[in-house]
Amino acid sequence: MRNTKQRQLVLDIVRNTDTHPTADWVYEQARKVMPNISLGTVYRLLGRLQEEGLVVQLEAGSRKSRFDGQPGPHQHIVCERCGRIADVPDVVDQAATERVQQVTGYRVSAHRVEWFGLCPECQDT
Amino acid sequence: MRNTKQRQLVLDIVRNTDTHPTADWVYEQARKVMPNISLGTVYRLLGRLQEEGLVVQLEAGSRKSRFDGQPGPHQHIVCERCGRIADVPDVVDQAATERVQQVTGYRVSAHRVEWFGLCPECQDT
DNA sequence: GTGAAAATAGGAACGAATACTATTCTCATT
DNA sequence: AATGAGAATAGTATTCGTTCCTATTTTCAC
Repeated sequence: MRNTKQRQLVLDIVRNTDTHPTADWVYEQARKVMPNISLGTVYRLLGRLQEEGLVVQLEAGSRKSRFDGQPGPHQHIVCERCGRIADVPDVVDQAATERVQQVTGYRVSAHRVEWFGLCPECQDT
Repeated sequence: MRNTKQRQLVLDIVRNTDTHPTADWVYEQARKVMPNISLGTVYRLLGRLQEEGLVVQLEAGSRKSRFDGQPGPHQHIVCERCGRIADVPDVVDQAATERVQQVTGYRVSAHRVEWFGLCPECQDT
């Protein structure tokens, strides 16, 4: 990977904020310094930086929503190879919730846990 | 809310599967029974059913990815009013991970916890 | 400096989801 | 059972985040 001005700039922007920015926010910031950087470049760089572990992409899953007709307090695990989703019991208890409220100052109303791994069938292949 | 044929059908489909389907999968299934049901109707009904608590929508968050330039093992909490994201320590430990592997048969490689609530500022207003 | 490979800018394309609107359907009331 | 008001739908257009494409520019090993 080559060390371009654009790459430096994007990495700089994303490292010097704690606002967990969106791609287009990064793009806006970048344009203040380099007015004709392209949005595609920002996306490509963010993806590349993520592969290198310098950046973490949140909500990176597929963009399609999925629906569960059996509501109730359970969580999910997604197979990283075939995409199969299974139900998982909730491992987050009241004590954990209170700890999070203490640390963040947020008033917690819900949580969601997603697990990732290989489903039994994909482990065999 | 009126009890339309389309509503019955969509609820039926989503309740009689455990595959956590996408909206367009539900749409395909629905068309087998009612060939000119519209995709917009499926989306609207799924949204409505979710509001009523009959269906849970996974990955419902905003469609925009967000990026974190300080990678490392931490999780996030999102303010439900203003969207502000803050970091949260990980409450999932090794024992929980092993429990999930036992129950599901998946080999777990990662997990993500998202918390939702009100940030300190939004609690005051 | 030179050249080949990699990266970029700009714009087109894609796809999931939503918005719009004329028409149809539901259901409380009679 | 008939009526009518308003809620829901079908079909289509549109939005918007993201990815793809390609001619041009830039980087860097030599």
